[in-house]
Amino acid sequence: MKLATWNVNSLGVRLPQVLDWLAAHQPDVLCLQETKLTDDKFPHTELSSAGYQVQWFGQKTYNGVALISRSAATEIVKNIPGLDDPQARVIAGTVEGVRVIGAYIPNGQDVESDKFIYKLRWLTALREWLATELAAHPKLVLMGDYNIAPEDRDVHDPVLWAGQVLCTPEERAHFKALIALGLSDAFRLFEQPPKSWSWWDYRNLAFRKNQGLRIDHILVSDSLRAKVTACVIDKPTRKNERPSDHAPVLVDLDPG
DNA sequence: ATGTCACCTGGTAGGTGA
Repeated sequence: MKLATWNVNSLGVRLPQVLDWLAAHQPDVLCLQETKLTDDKFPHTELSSAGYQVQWFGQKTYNGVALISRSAATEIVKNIPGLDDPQARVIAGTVEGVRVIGAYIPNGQDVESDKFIYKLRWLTALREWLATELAAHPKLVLMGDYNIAPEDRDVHDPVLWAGQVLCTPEERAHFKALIALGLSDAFRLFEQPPKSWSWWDYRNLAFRKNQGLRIDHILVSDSLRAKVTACVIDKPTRKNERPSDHAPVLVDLDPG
């Protein structure tokens, strides 16, 4: 079973690339973030014609998530139950017995910003909900744009980024707290090339200079950990014409 | 430090968010 996550930075712009990518990689599940489409504008017909089931949850201009799967997803949940959140950031469903949660964790903008407070509160709510989800669904995958670089090795210039949003101790503590629920960062289950990033700023020729951060992650529950056979960042997709600023991340699960 | 992109409102740019 192949699962993937991709922050597409506007599905309206990136739909042709998503369709090409689905055809090329044939994932069983693809979670999208930053679709930036209201639900009435979601291109479900095109994705359905590509042979995929799709669940979506969006809003105008910002955020928006989707769960694309070969077989139908059940027990759909949109956003974190109990959290009063006007922003469309989570979509969850059960696919072939695996609980899949796609999340677009808030960026936080700046440590001095109200958006940073929102991010930290949001992460607390996510963790509390995850605890109940894990109890109900031992086979669980949490993937998406976390907007957190977990360690210095996930940052092209840790000195420049020290204490900045995406890299603060508070955010990293939240990431570790998610891990402590019984999850593993699938990417770190394997040997990986150094300087592996999932996001490169559009500005400053960052991709050309490979100045990026690893902020898109796939966390797998303890029950799935031993079944993970590979986890890679699809860097070539970031070289597309008119690319998203994020590359997809993929994980392979041994069936059975 | 700041060489971009996508979206909005309401324009023949400017603001916001990432």
